[in-house]
Amino acid sequence: MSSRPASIVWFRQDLRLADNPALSAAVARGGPVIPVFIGSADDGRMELGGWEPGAASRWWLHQSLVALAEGLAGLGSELIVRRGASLPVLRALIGECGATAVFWNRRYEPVARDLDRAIAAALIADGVAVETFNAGLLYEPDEIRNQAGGPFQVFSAFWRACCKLDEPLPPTAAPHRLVPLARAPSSIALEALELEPSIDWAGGMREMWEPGEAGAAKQLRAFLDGGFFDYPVGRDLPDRPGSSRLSAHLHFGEVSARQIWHAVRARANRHEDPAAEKAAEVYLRELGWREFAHAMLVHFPETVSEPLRAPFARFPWKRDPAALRAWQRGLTGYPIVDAGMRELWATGWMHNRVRMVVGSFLVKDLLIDWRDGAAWFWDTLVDADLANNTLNWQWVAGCGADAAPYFRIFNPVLQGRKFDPDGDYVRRWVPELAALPARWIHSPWEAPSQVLRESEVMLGDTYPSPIVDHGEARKAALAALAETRS
DNA sequence: TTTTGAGTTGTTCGA
DNA sequence: GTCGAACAACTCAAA
Repeated sequence: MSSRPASIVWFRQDLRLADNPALSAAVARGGPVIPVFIGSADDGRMELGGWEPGAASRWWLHQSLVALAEGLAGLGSELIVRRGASLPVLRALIGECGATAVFWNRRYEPVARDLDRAIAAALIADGVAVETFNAGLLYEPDEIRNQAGGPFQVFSAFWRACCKLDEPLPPTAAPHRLVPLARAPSSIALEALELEPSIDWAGGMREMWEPGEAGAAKQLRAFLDGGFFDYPVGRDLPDRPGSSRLSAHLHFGEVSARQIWHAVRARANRHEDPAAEKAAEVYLRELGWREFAHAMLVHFPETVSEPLRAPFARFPWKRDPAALRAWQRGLTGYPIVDAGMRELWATGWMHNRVRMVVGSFLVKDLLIDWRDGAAWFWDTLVDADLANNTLNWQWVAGCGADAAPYFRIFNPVLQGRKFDPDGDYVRRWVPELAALPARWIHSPWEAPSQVLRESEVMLGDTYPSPIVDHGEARKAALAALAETRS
């Protein structure tokens, strides 16, 4: 048995063994390694300021922790699961194990950052070594500054600055073995964290996803070996598997942005094909948006609840619980919107193109506050991520980081026709419209009554009539904007 | 300091 | 159906 002191690795959003700097640092010390996951307290106390994972994310987290525990078992170790406020749990564990160091990978949510800083200070005051690492991002938010030394608020300039830096470090391999403690500290069962729903509504998710490091690696391979060359076009077509579908794996750190970055570069470099280079560039730019969202969250922490553009604080949002509910349930009468909302409900995920369409519809057509949309996504998305959710909802609401000088209002019919031209996406998620010909599927209210009859569609009965007129709603949104600016 | 160039993802209108 | 122009005209970043 090793005489070197034990080290604790505190897992949070880095649920992987490979390319995990906190884990590597603990292994490098040579002593026993104690991997721990701490679930939130069962007395309702919210350490993360109300941004604890939502229902869909909790389902994913449970599966991912199961996978992590299996992976650790394969290295001769055991995942210690505890519950409660993080600092007292860590202190207790340190006492039980005689650990002299705690390692973790950094988080970027404002409340989590404050918490981590306070915990680090307290442990250091206890005489425990603490070291934290960047495991989640290609670049630390503080690394990227404009010429004036401030944070970027425009994506393109931000990403140009990133691309001038050295490329991200190559990922490291998983350790071969972890030294266990002679007597393992006690652990509660994963089930005791009560992450899984009490009513089993997760069937659609089980079918669609394989949470965990192995599932993430599989998904990355499938993406790169599949239609990767077609990514610039295919990513916009919701009926096709043209996007990477790595968002939830990335959020929980089952794969790192660095690993993806290098895998994509290697894939593109294998070919002389300019299409491969183009696809890599377009996709890595999306990773760039993730970086940008995290940097914005760090530099503008109040944007989780307040608009980045101050005048929008007086935007005349409407309170309309019935309309909000129709949107949530996929009963707005606009097929592309309803398809997206139902895909979200069934699978915990929605295609990015459709996220923009449903977001624009909630905010611009229904004039409902973007924070209501963000809250719904937070609870229903398996990839719910505070940085991305905040940035994207503010973008779609027009109150965030978007350099366009005009107020974008998506037309749900045109978006449907353009990106789901055959209507197959709508047919999959809105089966009551399945028999409608492509010509009418995105605007059933325009279909001749005979077509509706033959398709067994009864508007207002088997499928709702549009809950708002888009043309009218557009005018109202522009009027509300004018009011805000005056 | 002032000026200039440029900015994820769009829509509508009229020919 | 398809095309190009007009829409509206704001901020940020860098020169």
